[in-house]
Amino acid sequence: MATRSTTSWTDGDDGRPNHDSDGKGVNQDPGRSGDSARRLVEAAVEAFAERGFHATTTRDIATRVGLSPAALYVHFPSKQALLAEISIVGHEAALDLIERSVDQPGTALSRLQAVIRAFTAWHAERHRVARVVQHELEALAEPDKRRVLEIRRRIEGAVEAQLSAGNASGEMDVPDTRAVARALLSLSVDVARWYDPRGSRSAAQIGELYADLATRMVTVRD
Amino acid sequence: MATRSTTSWTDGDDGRPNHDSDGKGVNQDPGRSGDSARRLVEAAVEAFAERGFHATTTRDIATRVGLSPAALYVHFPSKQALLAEISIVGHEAALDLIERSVDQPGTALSRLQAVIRAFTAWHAERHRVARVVQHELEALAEPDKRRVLEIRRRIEGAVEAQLSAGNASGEMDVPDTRAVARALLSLSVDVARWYDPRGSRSAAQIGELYADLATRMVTVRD
DNA sequence: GTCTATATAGAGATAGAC
DNA sequence: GTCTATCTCTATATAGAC
Repeated sequence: MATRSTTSWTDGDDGRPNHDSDGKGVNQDPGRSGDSARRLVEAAVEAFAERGFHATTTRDIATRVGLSPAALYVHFPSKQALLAEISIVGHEAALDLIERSVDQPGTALSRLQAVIRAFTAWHAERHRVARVVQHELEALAEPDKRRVLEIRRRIEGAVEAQLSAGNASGEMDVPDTRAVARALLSLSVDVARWYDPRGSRSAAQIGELYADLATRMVTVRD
Repeated sequence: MATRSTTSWTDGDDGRPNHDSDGKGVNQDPGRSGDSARRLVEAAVEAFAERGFHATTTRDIATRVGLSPAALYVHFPSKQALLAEISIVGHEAALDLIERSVDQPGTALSRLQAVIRAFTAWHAERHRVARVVQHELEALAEPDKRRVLEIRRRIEGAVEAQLSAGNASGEMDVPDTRAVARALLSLSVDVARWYDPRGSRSAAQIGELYADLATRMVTVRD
């Protein structure tokens, strides 16, 4: 089982280590800074996102960090544990994002917009982590899989609740809240599959566009 | 390289063989009917969809069909070739679907609705093939990958063309046709990831819902 | 075209020195 | 905590009989 004591790898842009994240002064050699456990997770995120969990070798992960294949097992008991660490922390980050958006003041519509904006931008900005989170569910082992599925249910529930609230207030016109909630999340989630940071639209812009599309999908017409 | 001479496996519901597809009379034992090549493809679709290309063993595929591991190599030169067969035929089927919808008479909006309806329903109805088509791109080898990417460009182009036409005719109000075309396809495609035939909504119903959501997304308001 | 048997390679993981 | 060396298992693919 992974430690999950350090969740700092969820910060930063997609696996690149933050400068000075340990508060010990300027890093002379950013490529070799930070503790090995964190850097192994970062390397695993990159590798799993690029090639998938099963196509990635422990050797590949260790080599990316500049360690021998055996060094990985000092920090993680197995390749599976590395995946579990990534998937669980990633899911928790996504849920946290949703819940913070939902807790904000405003109308059901403005909260839904905030959710879609943030959730979509996260799936673009952190597309490597998000790809692992969304595409390697099947590779998870119990009891991690169960834990992750529960988080996913809460995410869907939070979105559906906004649609129901919007229907009740008259702002929205959503006949099938369950199916539309799933569609909205599906739309955001799939950004992680195709997003390329070299593209012409930023993560924030895509979040903005998707919040607008969501608004059109759920609001009353004429 | 795979033969691609028989594309009959794209018919039927998700890998279950058609009765009497060879015109030789009633099959006494449907589970063991049909030629081995086709049944291997069907088994590979199931396995790749469930567990992914890399997590699937040739042994697993052959066993599902009731053959020895070695028998697979009589019909396909490699596991890669099996994937290529599935991916290419699947992509061609999806493109065909789009082009047939686009060629129909009507307005840009009605054609877009037809595209989304058909494309979405296909990703639900044939979710196993679609999952392989959409999630195993990275596992493809050249030159198959190049060929498939070209098909994907044509699909995106066809949808974007409808949005541009709709803007021109005044039916639609789509500021960023490129991004919205990608979003619409992304929405449809992702159905293959989560669709479960045991769910309460049929493939056709989801297609209908998504055509409606698409309409709301692109049409002029007020 | 199918089988049994096997070659070959590469994977995940461990042992034990430093 | 990291290394080198290696164990063990399993995967893809082939050989050759039937």
